[in-house]
Amino acid sequence: MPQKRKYWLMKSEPSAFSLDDLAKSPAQTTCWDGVRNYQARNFMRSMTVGDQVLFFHSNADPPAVVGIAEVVKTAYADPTQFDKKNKHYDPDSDPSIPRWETVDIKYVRKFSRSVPLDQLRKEIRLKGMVLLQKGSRLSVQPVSPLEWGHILSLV
DNA sequence: GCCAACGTTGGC
DNA sequence: GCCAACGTTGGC
Repeated sequence: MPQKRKYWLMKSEPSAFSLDDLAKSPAQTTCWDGVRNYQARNFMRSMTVGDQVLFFHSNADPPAVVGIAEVVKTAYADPTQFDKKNKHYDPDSDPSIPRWETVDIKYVRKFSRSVPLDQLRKEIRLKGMVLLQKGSRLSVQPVSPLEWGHILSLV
């Protein structure tokens, strides 16, 4: 039984990995590794192939939703947790029960006009967005179908 | 660069 | 189980 497509938002600092970087990646696909937050991991675990992702540039000027990606591979063990040289190495993660997971996402498109954070804040329909809640730092978060539709109407 | 908000760690 | 200390995130 095909599952219904779901919507998400993922944050990335463009100085580290931008949407353009994704577009230039082999097969325009990348492994979304390095996530070390349980809530974010759990959201990735619930993703299915075909889920749509808003690509958000954080720590950017301005912070903004810049385009769309999609999930092309469901959650699997994040290899960086076992790599001693990796910044995200986790010595406490047991390879037989990996603690951290990742998904693969693929570039879909870049908006001709990105939607800056302050514009999102002005939209009454988006008041409930996880992204806009005070102190919200989740780097992987759900987006409701209504929020998704409304954001796409802004680009 | 500042700093508020958050998540995690570890002593007790 | 509490909570202070610490490290990180990310807007500004």
